[in-house]
Amino acid sequence: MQYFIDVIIPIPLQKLFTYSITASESNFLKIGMRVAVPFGKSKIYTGIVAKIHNEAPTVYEAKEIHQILDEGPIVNEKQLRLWQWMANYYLCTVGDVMRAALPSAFVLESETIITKHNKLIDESILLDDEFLVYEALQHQSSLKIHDISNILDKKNVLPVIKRLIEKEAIAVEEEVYEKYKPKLVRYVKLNSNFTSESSLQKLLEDLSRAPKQHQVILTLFSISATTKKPVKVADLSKESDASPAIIKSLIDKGILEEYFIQTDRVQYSGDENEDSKDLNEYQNTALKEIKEWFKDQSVVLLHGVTSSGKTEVYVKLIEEVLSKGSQVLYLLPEIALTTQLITRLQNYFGEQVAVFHSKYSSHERVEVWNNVLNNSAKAQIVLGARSSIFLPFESLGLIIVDEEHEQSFKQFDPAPRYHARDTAVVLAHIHEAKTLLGSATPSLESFFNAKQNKYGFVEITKRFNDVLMPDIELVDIKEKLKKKLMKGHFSDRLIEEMTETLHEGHQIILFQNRRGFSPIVECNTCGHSPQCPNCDVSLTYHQYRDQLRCHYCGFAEIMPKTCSACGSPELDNKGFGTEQIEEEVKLLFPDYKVARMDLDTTRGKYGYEKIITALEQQEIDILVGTQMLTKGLDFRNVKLVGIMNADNMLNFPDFRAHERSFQLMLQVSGRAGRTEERGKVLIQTYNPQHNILQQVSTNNYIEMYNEQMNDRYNYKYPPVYKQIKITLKHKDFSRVDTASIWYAKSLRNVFGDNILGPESPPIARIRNQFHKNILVKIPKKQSLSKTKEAIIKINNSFLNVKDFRSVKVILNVDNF
DNA sequence: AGCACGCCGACT
DNA sequence: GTCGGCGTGCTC
Repeated sequence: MQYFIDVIIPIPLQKLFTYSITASESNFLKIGMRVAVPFGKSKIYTGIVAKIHNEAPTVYEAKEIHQILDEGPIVNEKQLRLWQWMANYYLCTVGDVMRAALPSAFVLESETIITKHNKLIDESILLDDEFLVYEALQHQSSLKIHDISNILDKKNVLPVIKRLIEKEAIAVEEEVYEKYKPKLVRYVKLNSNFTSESSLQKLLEDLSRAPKQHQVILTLFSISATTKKPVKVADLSKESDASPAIIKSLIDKGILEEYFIQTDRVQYSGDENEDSKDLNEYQNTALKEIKEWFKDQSVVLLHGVTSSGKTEVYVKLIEEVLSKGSQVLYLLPEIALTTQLITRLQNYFGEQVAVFHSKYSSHERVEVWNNVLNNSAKAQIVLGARSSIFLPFESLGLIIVDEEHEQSFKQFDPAPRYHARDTAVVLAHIHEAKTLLGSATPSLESFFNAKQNKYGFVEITKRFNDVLMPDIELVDIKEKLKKKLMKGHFSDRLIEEMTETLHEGHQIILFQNRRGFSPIVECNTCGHSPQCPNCDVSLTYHQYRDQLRCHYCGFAEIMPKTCSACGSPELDNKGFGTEQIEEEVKLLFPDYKVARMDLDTTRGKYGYEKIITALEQQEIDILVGTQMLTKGLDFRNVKLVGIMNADNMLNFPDFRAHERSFQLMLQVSGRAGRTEERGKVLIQTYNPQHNILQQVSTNNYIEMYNEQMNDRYNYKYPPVYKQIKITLKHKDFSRVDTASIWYAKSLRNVFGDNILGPESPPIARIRNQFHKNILVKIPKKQSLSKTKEAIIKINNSFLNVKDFRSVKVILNVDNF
């Protein structure tokens, strides 16, 4: 009997790969374990065992595996089912899903190691750079490809290596490294020879002439007596004030013994847990309704106005699920995963809360992964951003998706282009668990699902402590301009309110949906504005470094003194961004502290936290910022929120622009007046009659919903129709152009009028690649799986056309 | 996706 | 004359 395994490899290839294994390996291996397998001529990849069987492949001979990497599965069967679902639904390969799912430390790749051949060769046959490598190997036993690039100072070193192998000067081998190393902490204890009373007595006498060492031993006793725990070398050294050398000499003498204990990098160091808060009347009703719905619905949408205390309701539900012994996943947009919320949950659930997000190092992620895998007490509740849906849960009872409307739950760039909210619903289904979606401004699709009775629906309409919803006022800047009541970008109304708020000692948030100083620099003489050399966009001025920058590819150059087209020195700034608002505020209110929060000021690990803390501690009076401000932050003392310009978001060319603007403005408004006093929101706009602005000012979600849904019906947009976006990219415009016309035509043959495009997107070229978009609209009654099959078929025949092979195709399901 | 093999322009 | 550009094909 022969034994084989089918393996998932983290590369974008549709199929699994079959390798042969021995009988004993087949006994040991289980589905979900990692194996290192040879792939192609020289590479070694990490694969996940997906199937163990006895059917020998017929058309090729299976290679043997290289090595088994695990003692037991690191991925469970429920996860593999989810991976498969994602690959099917989001039109990508399981390999893509695997790449996204596993912490990178789990995915080992081989590295070529170069060593010298043991026989001597005639050095005169070597060329110059060959000799350099050979020479280097006389001093170092082994080199990596990277080292050789450095030695030769060029990137393509493979030909050199190849020639050296032919001349038998060197040998190469592939090596696999385990990237994850548990963190070890050094401990000491007294050597067991000295445990008896008499031997100890003698030891202390012997050491009486070495007072420092004597002191160390005494300290060791006192620490272990008080803590009754193993003693860390670091603690001992600190307490006894002894240098590491003194401790080392004690170890060398055999008086102390050192040992290592594996430790967690991610640790919770909190006090006793608090009891969860009692709910108010509205929260209680909501909780009851949610539970009622869960009896026969697996998904419930909770629509609770900003600061209605949704979190407390979640906490009660979590408590209940935990008491049944199930795990809980609490999903949040990355940006809302703040220390504030983490601390709050840890206060209730202490060590049981594990956090998982992108700022964690690969090692930290492995630790969270392992804790979840072992269903450890430390990971009963996982609080995380979208990628935490990939963790190896054994028995989920509840998934909470907070801020459900946030678009950052959708992954756009590397495949799988999944939506974490929708994937969470499927994951919950696999676990037979419940999903709770929460938001103050639900996405149209979730609200639509609730209306269609696919989801249960619960509402909280009152803010916590009965604080009133902020008073929202629209300011017509067109009129203010006419009457000359604008100072820069500030209307007289905004300045008035700001002055009053500051006098009362309250804080202000100003929202400007655009970073940089001014988006566009324009020449006053010829109208030319500097463009990015790699993308079809105008460059944005950033005063902070006096630079022009491209927000698409990261290109940057020093702000020119004169126009590059006509040489005129009159360069003007059009439009405005956060930087410019900050400048203007400083001039208008020189006595108050102003800070700015956007991508530029929150770079670095704690940049974000620093600003938040400063605001909380009232070191900042006025905070100017972008979208970042909207996320679940609880600022007690903010009373006024100013939206500098509502129009630029409303006029965004996207069918969801209105929905998004509504959500964004209500979320920002929600930052105002979260405690006793009623907050005030001023929205500056050229078009105060705009329906969305009216709906924002009256906080009328239903009206917004009905009106937007009307458009969605009329123009066949989601959630009424499903949508798949196909993007083609190539550096040569005419190539993408013909390719996209071909692609769209093939699609039209099958789907007729439900194909839109090909169209060039507003920014037709990014990083020197020209883009073309094709949209597939899918009516609800049309089978989704049949549609996808047809698309895959067309895609395959597309890839078989020689001229099109170099065109990159991106399939994006639910591209919103 | 990587990587090897294979065929045409700008440099020692 | 070579180095190195990227088109093409393959990976158990």
